Amino acid sequence: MTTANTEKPAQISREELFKNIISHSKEYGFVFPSSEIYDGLSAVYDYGQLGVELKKNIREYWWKAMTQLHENIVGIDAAIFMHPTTWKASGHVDAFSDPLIDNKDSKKRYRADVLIEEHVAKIEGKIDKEVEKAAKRFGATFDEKMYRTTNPRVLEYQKKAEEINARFKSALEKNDLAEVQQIIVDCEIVCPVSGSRNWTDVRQFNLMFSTQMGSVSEEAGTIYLRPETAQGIFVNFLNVQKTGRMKIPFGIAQTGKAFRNEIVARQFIFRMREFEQMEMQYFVKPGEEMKWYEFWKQARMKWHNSLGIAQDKYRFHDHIKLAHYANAACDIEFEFPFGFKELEGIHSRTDFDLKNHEQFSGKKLQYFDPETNSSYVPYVIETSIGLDRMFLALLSNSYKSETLEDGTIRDVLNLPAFLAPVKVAVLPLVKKDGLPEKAREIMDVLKFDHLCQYDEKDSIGKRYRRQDAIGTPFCITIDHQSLEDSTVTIRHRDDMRQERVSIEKLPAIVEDKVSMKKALKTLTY
RNA sequence: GCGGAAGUAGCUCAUUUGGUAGAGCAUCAGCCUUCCAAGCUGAGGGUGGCCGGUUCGAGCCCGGUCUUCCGCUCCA
Repeated sequence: MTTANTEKPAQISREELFKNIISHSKEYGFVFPSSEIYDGLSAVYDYGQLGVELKKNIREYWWKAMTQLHENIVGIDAAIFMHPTTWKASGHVDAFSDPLIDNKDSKKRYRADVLIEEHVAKIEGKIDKEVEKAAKRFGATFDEKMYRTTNPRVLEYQKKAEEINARFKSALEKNDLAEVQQIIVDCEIVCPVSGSRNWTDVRQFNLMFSTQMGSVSEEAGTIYLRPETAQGIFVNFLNVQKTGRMKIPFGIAQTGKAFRNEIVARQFIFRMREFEQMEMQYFVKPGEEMKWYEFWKQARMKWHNSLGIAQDKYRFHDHIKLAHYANAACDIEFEFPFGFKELEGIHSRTDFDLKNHEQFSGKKLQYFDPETNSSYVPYVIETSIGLDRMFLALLSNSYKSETLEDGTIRDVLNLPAFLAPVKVAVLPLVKKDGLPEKAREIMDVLKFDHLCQYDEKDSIGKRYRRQDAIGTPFCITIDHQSLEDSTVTIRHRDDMRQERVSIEKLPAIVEDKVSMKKALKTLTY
């Protein structure tokens, strides 16, 4: 556009904002593309020196909110490797072992097995039509059984259908995808949308990453990298309930890595192949699940609100179409730079998981309720938040490129102080006159409580800006007056205001400003 | 997976038709000593994503490949 508004700088687009956030993340050591020197690995990212701190702080805040503030919620750390049967019981093995095929013209993707089954059904339909016609023709004397076993046309159709079924079955058994595709070609199956036979190869899509355990490469040696942490909680339900003397309702919390072989992984750390979940499974009495579902919806939203992010950045999204195991489900969505997207899921999972694990393991996964003097399989309310998504939510919400009154630009991360990677920067005003020594003394006191940075390079203003860019909430500046009366200034990141305080009181003041305690106290349940 | 675009220093980007690879910021060392970036001097940093082809000569042209972004598709 040549007629661009030259007076006001154009509002940067959301895409540009997102790009800036990604650049900023890399430039200051929050997030790097994985294996970058080898051109990166698709949809995998590494957390850098500041990213790891921010991520750790978010995790800790979630963990404390869940376990420390709820007497009836305890944490575990289950292994990433789990017995393969776990994933049969959970439904993950069957849910995503489908052979997929694309039509090149319509660009539609189909399950190859469904295409073939539909084709067979069509042939069988033809048989029924023949039978119907014959029945009309012969009237009361019609012997359907006889007709089906003797009529040449019917027999031909039947033979065809059986042949296809047999071929398909054997192809599946041999896991021969080329043969599956050949069946589609031979049957002259067309795409319902484009009507063409222009098919891609058949590909097996596996959601779960697998690997081998032990040196024997038999089928039993194949194990999966968990696609969700929840199952580690379910298989430990009895262990925790018994050893922790837990009474229903109670919860088990867990944070940890999960792995999904996404078809399309995009949008930076929003959808990664390796990611970290923070999940809590809450076991309740059957019939009380909706009460607790509502409770956790509110409780989780309260947690988000305690981070000081504007309420209109969040919304609930109720699931209309429910997964087979759920009787209620919703997402907490956050307005990322690329729109409202799922940040956390709250699901009423019924007794689906525990019941299936009972069935597959043969172990009784029930709770004895002394009140009713009976046992039951508890219902489960799940809260599941993506740690990486929360990280991105905080980052995209706090990244600002401000234009100050004097026209200069200030990049700042308005992170909640208790989550900031670096809590305090200790800065001697100048690099002489004993100020660095004094600053070091202060550093040596504060470093036992908080992650601090010492910086004496460049002008003081430049150092403030550097700290702003990584979200450090407070800068302590040691000046000449400090040597005389043992006071320093604390400079606030968000409004650049400064206050003078005595060095003696510094530890208490800083602790009060960066402690998680205040935020946790707002989470009254 | 399909279509489109892109890949040059840590970041943002230049390099008019093919002819020795640059800037700003950042980083480091020194000077200056100053409470809100951009003072001075100097330095380091690039096999132009990778592989191949055309050419006397390729960052630029061609092919392949990898990665990223946008749209579609998929997302138990």
